Amino acid sequence: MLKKLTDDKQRYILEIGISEFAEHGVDRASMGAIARKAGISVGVLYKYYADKDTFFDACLSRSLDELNDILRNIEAQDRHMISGAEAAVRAVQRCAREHRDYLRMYHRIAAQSSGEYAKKLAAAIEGVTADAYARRIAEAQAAGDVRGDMDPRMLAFFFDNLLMMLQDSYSSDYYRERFRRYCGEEAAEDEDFVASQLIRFLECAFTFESGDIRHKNRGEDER
Amino acid sequence: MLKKLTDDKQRYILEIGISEFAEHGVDRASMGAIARKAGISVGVLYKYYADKDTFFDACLSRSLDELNDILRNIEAQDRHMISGAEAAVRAVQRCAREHRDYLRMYHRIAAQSSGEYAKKLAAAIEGVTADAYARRIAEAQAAGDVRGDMDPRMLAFFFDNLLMMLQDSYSSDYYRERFRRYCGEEAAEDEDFVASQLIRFLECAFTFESGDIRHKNRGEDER
Amino acid sequence: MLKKLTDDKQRYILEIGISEFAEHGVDRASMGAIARKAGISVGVLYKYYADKDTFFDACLSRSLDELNDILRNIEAQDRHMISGAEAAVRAVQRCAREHRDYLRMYHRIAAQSSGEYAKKLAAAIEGVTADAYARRIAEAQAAGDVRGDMDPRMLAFFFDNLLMMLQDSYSSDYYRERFRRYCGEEAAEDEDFVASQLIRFLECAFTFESGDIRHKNRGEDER
Amino acid sequence: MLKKLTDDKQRYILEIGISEFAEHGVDRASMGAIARKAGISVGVLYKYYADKDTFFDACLSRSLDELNDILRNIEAQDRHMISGAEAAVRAVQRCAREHRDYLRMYHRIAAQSSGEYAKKLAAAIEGVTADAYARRIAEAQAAGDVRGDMDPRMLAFFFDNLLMMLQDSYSSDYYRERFRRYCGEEAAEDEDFVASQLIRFLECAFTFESGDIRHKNRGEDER
DNA sequence: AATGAATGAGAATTCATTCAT
DNA sequence: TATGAATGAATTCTCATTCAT
Repeated sequence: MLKKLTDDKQRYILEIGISEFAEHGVDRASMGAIARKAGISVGVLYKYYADKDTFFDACLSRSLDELNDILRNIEAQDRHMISGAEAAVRAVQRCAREHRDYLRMYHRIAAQSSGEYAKKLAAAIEGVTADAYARRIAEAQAAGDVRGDMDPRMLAFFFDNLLMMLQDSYSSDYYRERFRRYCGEEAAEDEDFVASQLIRFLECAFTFESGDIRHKNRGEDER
Repeated sequence: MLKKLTDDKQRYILEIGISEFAEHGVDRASMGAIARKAGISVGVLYKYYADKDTFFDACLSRSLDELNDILRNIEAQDRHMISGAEAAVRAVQRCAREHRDYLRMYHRIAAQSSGEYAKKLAAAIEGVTADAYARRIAEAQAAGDVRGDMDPRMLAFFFDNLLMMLQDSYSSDYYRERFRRYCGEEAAEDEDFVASQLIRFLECAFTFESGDIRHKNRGEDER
Repeated sequence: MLKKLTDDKQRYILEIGISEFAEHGVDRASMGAIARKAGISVGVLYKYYADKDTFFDACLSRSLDELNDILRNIEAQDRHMISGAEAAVRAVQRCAREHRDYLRMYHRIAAQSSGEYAKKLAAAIEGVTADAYARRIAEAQAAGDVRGDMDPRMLAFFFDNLLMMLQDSYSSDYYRERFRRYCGEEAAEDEDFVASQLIRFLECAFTFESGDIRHKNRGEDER
Repeated sequence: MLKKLTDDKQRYILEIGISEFAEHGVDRASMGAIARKAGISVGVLYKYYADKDTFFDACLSRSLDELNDILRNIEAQDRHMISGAEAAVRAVQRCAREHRDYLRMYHRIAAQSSGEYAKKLAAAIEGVTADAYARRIAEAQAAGDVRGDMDPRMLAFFFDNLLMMLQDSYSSDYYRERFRRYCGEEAAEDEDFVASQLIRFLECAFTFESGDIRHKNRGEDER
């Protein structure tokens, strides 16, 4: 019972931590402020976590765990490449709605970290996804669902890049504003529209080969 | 002449500031260190700039000016859409090589800033580009060079998103590592390869329409 | 029986306290660590002792009681002055071997305490010994065993000073190192050697009178 | 001029530091309190000294420098062993009067330090003295001024031990009280008396050999 | 105008002590 | 009665900013 309470409290403290780190970045977030907002004393924070870094790592872990749970659901759905992509886009949108802080925090940290720490972090966060994407794309290429004239890893990279930017465009203040300026306020708010546009972009990028362009041009010339 | 001297000094101070902010982030960069590295006293720094934030803004402005100069050169080349895109990709790669600090700083700041400041910043930075891209794409659509079934602004957005991520993948420690994990170390180092892959991705995404997919599939079926 | 159990526990807690205070000094020793090492909760510590200082006093008292037990054994042996001194030197050496923590603690505290507290402490610790020594020396003077040209209390003082320093030289890290630098490592390790040298030093200091020096010099001149 | 000011201020700050460390010990002395008492801000303290330890080391160094200056004067006087000892005793008394804080600090630190640090400290502080004493005593032994039946280093050790205790008896609160309890309040206040008594003690301890005791006893028997 | 020493608010972290369970 | 989680005052240290020289 005590354990349960502590678990809930821990979860809550992490929640507050994530929100503070997401809001102010690691450096400007203050342990004192986090404790205050969580309704506890600093002492408790330091009883659970050795220092600010450790606490931050815990927040990051929680963040990533939650994100992974969400992503695992998409991965599981072993559908056609394009419909899989659509599911991913929708997942990003939902995630941005429901877990904005996780994404903001993730983005902040990715931008902030440097040196060896950045490498470690990237390994921890991106390690699995990259391979999974590439493998899936290679299978789709073999099945003829996806263009065969590109490196599957590069395809995976560009695909994930577009998802990342969508994520940031929903979660980070700066990228959200940029999003609006590019697409217009109403368009940016219209998740269905954005999703369908991105899918259109992706499906052509994934389906056609560069060689097809000649055929198309020739065909058009013949018109 | 005195003015000139001061101008040079200002430029130099900003250069140092940019490099420090890029290296350590706004919070961890220290005014004292910047002054020392610039060979001036903190007093001078505070004579020119009211406070750290003001100085940072100045550094950012300088950074953006430089970037804009570079980008203007690409814009100017009013070529075909795809070859324009190729030039842009190449420009990003060159820029990452020659002005890594500007890009790192830009990225850091974009990720870090929040609230009204983020909006102001995005307005200042992305304001022009977004419209220019969209206009150009609309023209290309009218000319039949670019698919007509997508919102030109969304196309511009996705296009710039891919460029941004490429930029970060070259300049930020975290994204560089992610880049390598996705594409492999050798591929990531091979600028020509990366550029050609991205162009392939883009040209199909820009050229074909979603409706073409049916034709393609039917055509393949008939084969 | 319950009382007995508690007594044992108290004794054990004090033992731990003494060892921690001796090891880290009053300030750096932590109540939490003491409780943990004693296998009890801090609550119990604070049930028995009002605060850290009170607990420390209790540790000190126990320490002194133990030391007094040891010293009483020597006192009891009412032998000749010099052989009594030898017994004392040997007792110090044995005590340093077997009860290093008591001595370290005693030394630390003596050096650390200040003001009224220091006075109270000195009264508690040295009160009896000083008088006992002086009385004994006065008796020995009356019996002609000890030089008569010095104040018995000063003699007692110098004698105890030498014992104190020997104690510290065996128990305190600093004084141990000083000991080695003065005497050499092997000499410092050789308890028999040290004891015999100190006894030689003491027996002359206690036996001869300053007036004897003239005689000695005259005698030597005549040689 | 600015430099001069700073030197004076530095000296003053160290003086305050020494007094605080002497009063409260390293751990309980607070950098904030030291700054306040010195009439400066903590920032200044940390501009001059990297951290508390560094500042403490500086205080200790100053302390030792001053003490060494005083001791050097005695050393220089290349007189007879006993008169040299008398000078040393007098120097200790004067030093205790004029530089009580230095001695208190020295004593505190010696008692407090432990492990490798204690060794380093002992090396720094006692290193020279020990050898110098021993050498001088060996010379005096060769000249026949000092008993030949003892190890010169042990003689030096016991001699310095007596000086140390005298020092502490004048400077440390605890040892001062102990001093009074042993010798009586008036005697303890009477520097001349104490000095003469200690010299009497020392001159016999240094002059006679243990073998002389038999002669003395035989001579007394014959009386 | 330039300097850089000084200021002091603010952040991380520790630990004696309390008190609800 | 025992527990040990929670408290929060105190401490070290940093650095943006000011201002006397």
